[in-house]
Amino acid sequence: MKRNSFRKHISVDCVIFGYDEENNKLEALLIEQKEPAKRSPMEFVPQFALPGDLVNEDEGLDAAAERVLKELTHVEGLNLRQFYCFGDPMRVKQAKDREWLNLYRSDPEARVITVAYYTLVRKEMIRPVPGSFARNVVWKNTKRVPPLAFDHNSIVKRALDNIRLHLESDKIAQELLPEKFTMRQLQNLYEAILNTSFDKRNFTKRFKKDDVIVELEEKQKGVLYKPARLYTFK
Amino acid sequence: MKRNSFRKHISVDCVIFGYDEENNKLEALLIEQKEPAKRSPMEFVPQFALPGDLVNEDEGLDAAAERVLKELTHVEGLNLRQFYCFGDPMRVKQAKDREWLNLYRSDPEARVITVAYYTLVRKEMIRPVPGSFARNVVWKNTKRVPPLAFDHNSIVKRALDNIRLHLESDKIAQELLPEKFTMRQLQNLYEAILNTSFDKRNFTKRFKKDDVIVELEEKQKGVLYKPARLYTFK
DNA sequence: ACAAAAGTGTTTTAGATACACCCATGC
DNA sequence: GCATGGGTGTATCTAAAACACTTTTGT
Repeated sequence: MKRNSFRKHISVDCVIFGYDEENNKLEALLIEQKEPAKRSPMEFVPQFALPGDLVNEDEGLDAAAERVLKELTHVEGLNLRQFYCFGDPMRVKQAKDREWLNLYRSDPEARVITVAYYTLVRKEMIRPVPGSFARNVVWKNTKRVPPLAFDHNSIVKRALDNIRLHLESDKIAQELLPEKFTMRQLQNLYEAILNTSFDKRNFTKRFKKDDVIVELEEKQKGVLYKPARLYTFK
Repeated sequence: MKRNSFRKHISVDCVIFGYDEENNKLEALLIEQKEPAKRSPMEFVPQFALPGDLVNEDEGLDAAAERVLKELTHVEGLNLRQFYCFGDPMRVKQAKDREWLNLYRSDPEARVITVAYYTLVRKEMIRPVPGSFARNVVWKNTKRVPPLAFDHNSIVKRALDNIRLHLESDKIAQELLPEKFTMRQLQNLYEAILNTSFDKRNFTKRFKKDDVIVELEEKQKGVLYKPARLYTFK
């Protein structure tokens, strides 16, 4: 009992950003809460929420976040970054979240603080599967995130701020582009994440100078217009 | 029992940086662990540590950090910034920390994660008092931080990285200079925090352009050389 | 007059921005 | 030959860096 009380109080939540190269959109992976097998006495209104879970007694925070991510995406080795810890005593006391807590938590009254992580993936690289808590998994455009359970809207917001701040320094782009990519792909990615647009020539110049990418001899194939030169990260 | 288990597992730690204007140094406030009134069976070896405490059941994280800070310094309203959550399951299992845990924790085996905050103060503005856990309180130069309890050395290191990263954007300087200050004072501060040195003329130019400070008509008084113009933050 | 620190301007370099036309390819 | 996106250069502006001498004050 003593040894198990840790597990009630600390969770991790993951903001998994998916880059949709096709449509040049940045999306976030949300789960839709699962209805109980037997209908509970109150109406259960499923909400969207971030994937997350309580941290196990002997588990590191980073490890817990990785576990959550793996359960959902079956992908390992993604670069998860902790960005903030949310601990308002009221964060887990709102009426809208009552029912879910009653259904899924051994101690629904317990105060829970959550350590938040974000990561970025190429949307088409993963086929998320609803885990134990979810009846469904959906991608939502980061520009139009629906109301979420708990304080998850603030978590997403802060995650976005963080990514934008660290895009340059954090080698984020490398996780979101294929091995070989065109300048246009790189530019689209930056524009999607930062929600702006750049001048093509200036953008190219910037990256050719910064020696983080190398020009390949190879060119794009199978496109119905002038094929673009390919680049790769150093 | 159920209701109290939260309090075992989450702490806050504060990295309180003190700017020593006189000697142009950036220091960190550490406590020296207190020996028990009655000597414990094992030898108790006091260590230096960051001020911190367990978070109370109904207390927000920010509020807990403020409480710790207030207890130590009797100063309120300082701008505390959360910067990372440290949660390695082993962080509280090292032999060197065993005795202290036995003495001061109701459940010395409990896993504890800590949410870390930093703040900056003018060193001479506070007269820290040893609280309940401390037999002493000391300022240590950030360039020579001694070995600390738990994982506190990594916490200090990360706090420093964070300050340096956010010095410009976070209006940190405003908390560390008097209402009216000279260019030299501002420059000294920047040099102490970033651990570099700047060209006087370039430094001046930079700040006159950024309109965050305003030139006053007033000048320094009581100095034995040419008195400098005073500035103030907007 | 001397000691001490304040105050100040120009030149160079690098990066950021603005801007428009021709090119290579598949059909 | 046409539609589609690829690829490129120049001019301007702003910010950062390097650099040294004169001024003001108290004693």
